[in-house]
Amino acid sequence: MSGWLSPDEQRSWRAWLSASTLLADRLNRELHSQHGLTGADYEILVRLSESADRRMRMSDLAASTLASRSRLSHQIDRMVDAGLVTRETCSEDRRGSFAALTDTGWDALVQAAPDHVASVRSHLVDVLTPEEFAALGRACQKVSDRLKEQ
Amino acid sequence: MSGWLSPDEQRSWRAWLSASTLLADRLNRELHSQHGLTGADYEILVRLSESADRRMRMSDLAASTLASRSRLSHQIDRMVDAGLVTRETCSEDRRGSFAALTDTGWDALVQAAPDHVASVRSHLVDVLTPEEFAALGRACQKVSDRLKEQ
DNA sequence: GTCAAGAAGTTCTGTTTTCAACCATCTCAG
DNA sequence: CTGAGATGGTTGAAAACAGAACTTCTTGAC
Repeated sequence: MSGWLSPDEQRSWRAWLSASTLLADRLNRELHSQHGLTGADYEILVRLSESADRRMRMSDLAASTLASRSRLSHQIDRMVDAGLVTRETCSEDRRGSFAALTDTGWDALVQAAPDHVASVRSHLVDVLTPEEFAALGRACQKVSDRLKEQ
Repeated sequence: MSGWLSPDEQRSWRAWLSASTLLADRLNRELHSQHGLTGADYEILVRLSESADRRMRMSDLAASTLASRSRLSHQIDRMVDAGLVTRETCSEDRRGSFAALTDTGWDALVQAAPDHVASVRSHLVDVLTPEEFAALGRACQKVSDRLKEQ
């Protein structure tokens, strides 16, 4: 609880900062150069592909991808233009709308996923021992849970 | 080396994604609401404050903050407008220039640092045991080193 | 019923980021 | 020397983002 960070803590903190930005950057770059998709595109395709009927309400999608409503709305605009998703109106709640995966979007995901997973492996998973990676996962889970609940 | 992620790996990977975006987001938000600084502003102030003469060459600063040259240049424009830094010409290499901390910039950092460190503690360091945090740091260091060398 | 309060999405405005083009300077082979 | 190529940095236009304002619809109290 002391006011400053110790040298060790400082190192750990900076390593975290560096790893998180470099990794995100590298993965997005590879995804984009190999498949023309941004990280945000990809994440949305994944969520939709895992949903019933391959579609989700905008606000659920925003919550699950940690994006603001505004950002998601623009994002979906672009993906509609690219043919990856469509908007569907919601009959139960006429304010609402769905984003739904198109066949093109599904195909794009199927194309990209193996390469993306390989990237994640080569830059993260395989750099660590299984124990290290599991411990990293548990620590991140704690941090993430804490941030969500507050 | 198998092509897919196991359920456990998947969980760890998503925990990482979630923790890294939520944490960055939260820290930037607190920094901005408490002190009117963006995360990028803050990081630059820190680097400059730690440098000899409280100034750095643009390209060194870009490398150390993991930003593109272009982004840094725009960023420094804004910080010059805000009075936090100034540009200084470089006499050894007349193509080059320095970004140098102003007194205002120094003061802004001194004001912000304790709160920022407290945020880092409360959302990351104190959420984990010292061992967990140290392990996290070591793992991140490995990942980051690997990404830098390739 | 009706109206206030709130929720779902979109849109608007201003800011930040990216990418490519650009200028100036330096380096060094010939 | 000289000029080709590399390096340091800036610029401008287009894309992406955040936050607030706005529209439409739903809900619940009365």
